[in-house]
Amino acid sequence: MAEPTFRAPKGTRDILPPESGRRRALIDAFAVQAGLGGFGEVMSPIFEDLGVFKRLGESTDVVTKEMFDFFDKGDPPQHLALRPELTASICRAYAEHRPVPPWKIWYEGPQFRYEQPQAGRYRQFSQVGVETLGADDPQADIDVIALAWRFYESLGLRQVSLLLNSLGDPSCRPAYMDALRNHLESSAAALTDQSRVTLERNPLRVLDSKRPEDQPVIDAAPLMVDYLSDDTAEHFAAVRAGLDALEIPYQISPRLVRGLDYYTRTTFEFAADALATAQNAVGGGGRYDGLVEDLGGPATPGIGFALGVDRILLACDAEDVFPGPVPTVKIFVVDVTGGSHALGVCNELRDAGIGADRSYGGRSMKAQMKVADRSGAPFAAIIGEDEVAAGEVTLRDLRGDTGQRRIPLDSLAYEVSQLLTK
RNA sequence: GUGGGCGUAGCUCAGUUGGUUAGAGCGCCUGGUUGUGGUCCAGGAGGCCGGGGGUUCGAAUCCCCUCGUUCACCCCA
Repeated sequence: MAEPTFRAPKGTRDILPPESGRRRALIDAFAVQAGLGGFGEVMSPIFEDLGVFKRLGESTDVVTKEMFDFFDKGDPPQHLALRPELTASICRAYAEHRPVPPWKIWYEGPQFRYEQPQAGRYRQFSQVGVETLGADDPQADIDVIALAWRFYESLGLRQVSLLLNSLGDPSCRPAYMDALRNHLESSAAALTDQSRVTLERNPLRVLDSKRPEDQPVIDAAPLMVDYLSDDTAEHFAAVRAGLDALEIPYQISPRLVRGLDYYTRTTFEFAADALATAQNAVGGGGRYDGLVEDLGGPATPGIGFALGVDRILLACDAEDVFPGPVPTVKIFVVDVTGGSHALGVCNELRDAGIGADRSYGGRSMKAQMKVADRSGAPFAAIIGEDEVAAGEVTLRDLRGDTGQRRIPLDSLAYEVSQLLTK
């Protein structure tokens, strides 16, 4: 293969039609669900002061080694970073604008992490998500989880599992962390080297190890759910009761920890069971009751999730659901008189709101018909010398078996719109 | 960052124990007696076999390096 001079940077890719149309449709579908739930869209900058993301946690790989950061041209230069996720930006925006709580917002857009690309993992990837800031009520947790669930269902996905856990809060997590650390340290000899390193930085993350050698120690580890304070346990129970009431199935996953350090209490993840790859988490989220305060805002509880657009589409492929949108071109104008008649006809059709396309370069009728077929348009309008002389056009059905007929040129837009509403 | 697989036409892949002008299918283009696609038939365009170095009389085929890609660990959506 002749090497092109340039190619998309590692871990990024061009998303071309028709895949691009499918992604747009997916985001539209999410916007519908978010809107139904009373969430408004926030569009925040793609880069922020590096400090915004540093608040996500010193033991989070996403901030410590996966950030695309750079200095601007200011004096002194500002240290900026492409956003590796959006929750921090949203909390920064909340602290900056102080909207009236509860602030219910949704977002979508690209995010950036400097990682080794892999199945379902890219350096530039897209997420859709929601955040509810300023509501401590477990009802808010349920609403948020139910929204994600509805969204997956609306796409046609059936093989998605909800994993649920509570990570406790500052009143009870320290005691658990001590117990966990004790357990892991006393069994350190049985852990892999990598897990021993992780243990130094963040014992919780050891529970996430996929290395088989670690499993016996992990299986024997104490569970956060056994250490929850009364308040936290009550909150967790309320969330579960709400999900039960909505008949949303879930599995309690007591070893579910998440990669960002800010999570407290309710924590959840959505796994696409149809995906055979290691990256089968199509969404995740939870509570982050301390994050707004960390970013200089008022103490504000928060709950939200982020869903990976790329992985959701992979899951849709695996389940063979959510095909792309139907073609927007409804009628293809075949002009064998040279092409100038197609110009006016297409414009008139478009004025009437009917998607119309034509070919260029004065190709043969056969060639133009091939392009018409390929366009996916259900109809073709054929214009030759005869039609021009008679002020008519031949309207041909490309998908059904009703053949073709000559109609007055004036009535083309009307006729097509009638046929399309059938 | 660590480890494995793979890199031949736009796409999916063949290429025999290294041997003359590198193949198929799909896609694309042009035709099939002059106005008709989706089926069929016939032609055609399109590859310095990822890049560099080496071994050899001779390398897509063997060796080394490099780049890319892919999968897994890690991390996470």
